[in-house]
Amino acid sequence: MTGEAPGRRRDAARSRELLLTAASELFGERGFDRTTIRDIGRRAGVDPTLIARYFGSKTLLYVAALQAEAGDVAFADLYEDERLREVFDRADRRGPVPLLQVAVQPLSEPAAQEAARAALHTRLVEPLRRRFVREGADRPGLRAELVAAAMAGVLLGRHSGAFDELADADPGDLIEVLRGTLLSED
Amino acid sequence: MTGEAPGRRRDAARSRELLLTAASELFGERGFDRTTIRDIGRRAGVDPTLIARYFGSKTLLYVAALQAEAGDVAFADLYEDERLREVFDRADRRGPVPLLQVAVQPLSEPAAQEAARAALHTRLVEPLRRRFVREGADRPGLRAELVAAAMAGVLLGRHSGAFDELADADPGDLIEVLRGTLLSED
DNA sequence: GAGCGATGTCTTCGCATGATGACATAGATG
DNA sequence: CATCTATGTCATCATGCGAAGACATCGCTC
Repeated sequence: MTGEAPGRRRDAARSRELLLTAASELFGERGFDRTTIRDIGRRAGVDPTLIARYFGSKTLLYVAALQAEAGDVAFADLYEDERLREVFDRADRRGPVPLLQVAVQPLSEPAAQEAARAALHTRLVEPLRRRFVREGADRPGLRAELVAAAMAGVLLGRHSGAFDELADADPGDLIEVLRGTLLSED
Repeated sequence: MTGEAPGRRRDAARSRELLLTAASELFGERGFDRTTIRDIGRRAGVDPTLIARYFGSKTLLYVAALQAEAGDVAFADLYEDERLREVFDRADRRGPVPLLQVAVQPLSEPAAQEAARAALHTRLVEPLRRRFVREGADRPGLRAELVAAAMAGVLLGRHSGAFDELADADPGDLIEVLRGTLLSED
């Protein structure tokens, strides 16, 4: 039996994991383009050239990070207060996830763009659409995309540095205001 | 009297204007980082080194573009249907404006970030806040920022390539759906 | 029309990036 | 203990970027 201590000096699986985590954080914070492989390596405490070995390229690492967070954040159905709360709590702890960035700006790499688009639909748009269909709402697909885009705006806005009150607001307050005001009445 | 024909071979004011317009378009489409001064020069049909001469740097050109669009898009008060319609029509014609990008992602340049933040508040957040104050709503500042962030998400989402139906939707339909559904009921 | 400043063009610099391959060494295998 | 592969380190490349400066030429002023 070989030693499997987590602190082993050489451990491919561990290095891979550290890179993936660091990449997910940085892609979320700064977006794809402004994150360099050297940044990722530094945060992970791992040599950045290992990205090429374990993932192939920066773009493929991005795709891997996208898939890794698949089971991570549960957007599911935002119309249940608890789910919504979960989303905000998670965003507070993790910062903006890479997934949301693509809702708001196209990526330079077509491969990354398509992977992100697919993930966004599976995890955000599609659940919402199903809900609207269940309710018999008009244009459920459009509604779902609209809500997803708006939520992306709010979640990303909390970390953009452009909104002071939004950034500091308590998630509970935020949900209350969300429910009440957002373009609902006229 | 000197000739002031618009097609003069040498005309600093005209070159400046062409650069500013091209920059505004590209910053809106791709964001600050992914727009190069060479791209701007190409689209403007003007040598990119003139950016340094007329604006000082790429960053200062960004700030100038931000201020140039100040009187341009009239976000004003989104709760009047006509205003909202204007916003969408404008976004259709011009693509995402630089102003909205900052609502959703911090810029790398602090100077640009601060200028964009100020413009966003003057033109979007502050008018909304005043409306909420007038209505006697709770936490008017937070509400204003929330609505601004959500609108930024929707407007940018139309051009992100991530949402098909949202991108193709008729502005009229969009407004109708916006009024009706967005997180209003539960 | 001569002179000169404003305007435009071209080249180059220094730097950061993503990627690649050569090399070093840990640590399992026998 | 000797071998060999998986793992990690390092140097380097080509590319694209923002910026700066040298040079050319237009067109106003006198």
